[in-house]
Amino acid sequence: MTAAEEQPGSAAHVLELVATGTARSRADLVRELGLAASTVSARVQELVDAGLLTESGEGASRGGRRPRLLRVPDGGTVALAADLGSHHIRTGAVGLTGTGFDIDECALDLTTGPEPAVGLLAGRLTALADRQRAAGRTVCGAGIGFPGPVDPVSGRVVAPSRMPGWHLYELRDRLAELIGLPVLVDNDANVLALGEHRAAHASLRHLVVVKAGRGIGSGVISHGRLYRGARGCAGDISHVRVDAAAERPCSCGNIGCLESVASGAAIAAALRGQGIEADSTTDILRLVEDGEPHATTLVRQAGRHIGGVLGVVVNFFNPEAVVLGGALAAAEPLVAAVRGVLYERCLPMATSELAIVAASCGPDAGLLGAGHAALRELAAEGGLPALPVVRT
Amino acid sequence: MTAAEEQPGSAAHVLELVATGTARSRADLVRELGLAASTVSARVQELVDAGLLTESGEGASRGGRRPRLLRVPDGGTVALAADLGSHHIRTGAVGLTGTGFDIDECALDLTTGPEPAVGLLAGRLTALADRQRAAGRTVCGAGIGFPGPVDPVSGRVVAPSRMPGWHLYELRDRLAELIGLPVLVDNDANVLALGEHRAAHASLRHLVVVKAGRGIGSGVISHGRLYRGARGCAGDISHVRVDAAAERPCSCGNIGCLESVASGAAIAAALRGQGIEADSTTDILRLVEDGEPHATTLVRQAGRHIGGVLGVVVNFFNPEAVVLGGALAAAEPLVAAVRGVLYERCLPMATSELAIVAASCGPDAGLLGAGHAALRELAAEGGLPALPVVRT
DNA sequence: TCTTCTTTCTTCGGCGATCGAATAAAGAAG
DNA sequence: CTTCTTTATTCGATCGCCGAAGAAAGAAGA
Repeated sequence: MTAAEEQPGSAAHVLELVATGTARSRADLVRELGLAASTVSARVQELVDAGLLTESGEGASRGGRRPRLLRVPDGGTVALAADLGSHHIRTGAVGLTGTGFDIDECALDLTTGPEPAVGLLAGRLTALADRQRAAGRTVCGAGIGFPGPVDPVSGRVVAPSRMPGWHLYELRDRLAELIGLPVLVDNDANVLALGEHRAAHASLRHLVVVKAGRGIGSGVISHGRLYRGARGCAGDISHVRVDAAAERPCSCGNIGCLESVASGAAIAAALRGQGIEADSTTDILRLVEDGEPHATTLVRQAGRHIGGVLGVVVNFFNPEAVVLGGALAAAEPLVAAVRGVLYERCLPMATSELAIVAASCGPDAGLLGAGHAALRELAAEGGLPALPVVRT
Repeated sequence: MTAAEEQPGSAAHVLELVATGTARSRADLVRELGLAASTVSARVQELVDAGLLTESGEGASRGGRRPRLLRVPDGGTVALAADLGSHHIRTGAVGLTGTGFDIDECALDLTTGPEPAVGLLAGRLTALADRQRAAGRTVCGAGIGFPGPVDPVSGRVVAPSRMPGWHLYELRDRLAELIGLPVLVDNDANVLALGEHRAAHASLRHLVVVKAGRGIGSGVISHGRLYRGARGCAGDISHVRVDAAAERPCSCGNIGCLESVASGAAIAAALRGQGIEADSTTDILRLVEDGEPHATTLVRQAGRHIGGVLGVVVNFFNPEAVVLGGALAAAEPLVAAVRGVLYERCLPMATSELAIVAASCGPDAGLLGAGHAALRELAAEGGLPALPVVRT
């Protein structure tokens, strides 16, 4: 059962079930949705007529008539997607089945201000859109994950740390103007959470997805939906005070933040302070894999600090799973340290059935999430009928 | 607009709007619910026929025909309610308008095990029910707030600390059997959150309600509904590790928990250690009001520790309000300390519109919440038609 | 081979919730 | 004394969904 919190039987819900493989025939849908067979048949017929669903042969009999298999045609609609990091961007197209096409990464320094970055991003997205259209696909919009706070209503960047010039930048509207498509912008941890939830944990209703990379963020799924909080900044664990960070100043202007001891940026800085060359999270990962002791220690300690904060979160929020994503989650010591601290500190009731796992989609998770979000929210404008906008 | 997350137009939703004064006439309901006037009229008629709603005269004209005012009759249905503390119980009846009747408190030591306590509770509730029936009211069930973890599905107590003999006790079913009415049991912080949300913050969707008394707990409202988490233990902030608690052992078996330095029990113990007589939270409050310096310092420090944990919660959950309830919330220094720490440590974005307030219903908040919850969940069985069970 | 049962899917009539237009009631404003 | 506004009801019409009946197609046993 998918945890999508839509009306059961909505077009989006049916597509979701078929796309994820949860349901392969009308009979499956009847079981999953709990609706009458007649209703499901009617709904499926609509979707087939609209070209959003196709029948593809028959499946194996289970003792009776063979089911007529349903498929989401991959050649149909896609959304462009971009996962922005502070020093690179990853772009690609995402289809209704959740598959990514034409995924590509390039260096891009967001810290030099919005205009040049957005220009380059728009260029890449436009080229990508052209290639997708040439392949016969319809492009319905673009979803962007941005490494800083975003107001999801206005699509503006709000007070990002370490990225001067971006405050209140109208990223969504500016980009939409440049590429001529509807655009959805959200925080990178939020799109990561959406992606992981859809791809690997669709049946879970309460989920915390941590993005540990150059910075630290988290996205929250509550009641099966992205939880944003009152002002849209829910999931921030980066600027929580940690004793180990003591008086250390943070980019946010406060002192003692988790980010100042446990982020990729902080680890790299600490390594450089010990005379070890390290700049990006990739460098850190390489050092850990090479068994460099300082790097391993720092990463493990970062995991402990993150675990300490997550301990509060797990007790308070009592999620079904904590998913560790972002570049640093590829480092085993970090994952192990988080696990250890959580099991040690949290209530048995909160951890007894808690899954603590690394993200399953690897580096593409955020990208796929951004595309997925765009497909859902923008499909209506782009030609899909009756895909309701999922609101939080 | 109420944040009740029901189907718009459900019987419960209509009652809620009228009971809270949000809507006073059919026309108001049309505006609030966004339904067609004909639909609202029909729904209201049903409720009037069922005796759940009455017409009471006409209101002032706003330039046209005068509205026919609607009222929730207080003489109608009530739920019994009990707010259990570890050393006392508070009982009363709660009407559909949210008013409490016949509220009373008496000493009762839960730590001596379930059977005697439940016997006494059942006796008081039965007497209460008789008095309510004598007053012409219908009693539809009882709602109980219990000071420990409760499995809301089975109505069983789960692993409460400091209360031997209660583990897996079938509190709901046992009590239902004794008083002959349907019973709802939930954690005390949860019912407190429900009560405060309904009485004072009905328009807010994301809310954290802290109960600081002999122990520390919190109830979470997310998307306008009580949030329980995966295993039903969401909102636990009591057993979060706090550095100031160092190696101090906690009743949960772990060390360094918030509870061991910031709970009423811990403060009282510390005072006794300084030769000051203090046993209950009432004693502590009295000492603080008398200006006893040690007590004031301890309470203020408890507030700081609670604030430290809430800082993580506020950044992560980004609620619209933090409500401080429980006996200790009546101590100004505690509220002030929490405020100070939150404003100092949290993201500006998370605190700029955050309300940090003491509970508005005082000592009755939990009781009213328990009654409210019971009315909603049990009304169907007790004669109210179509009051849907609100699930989390 | 010939039933009988299972599974899958469609057709069709009907129910219930809701809507919208028309109407009525009652007062405000000119 | 007419016209407009607000409030409330009545009455078809519509829409989504359900459930019964049946059709299609195969499995399994006699």
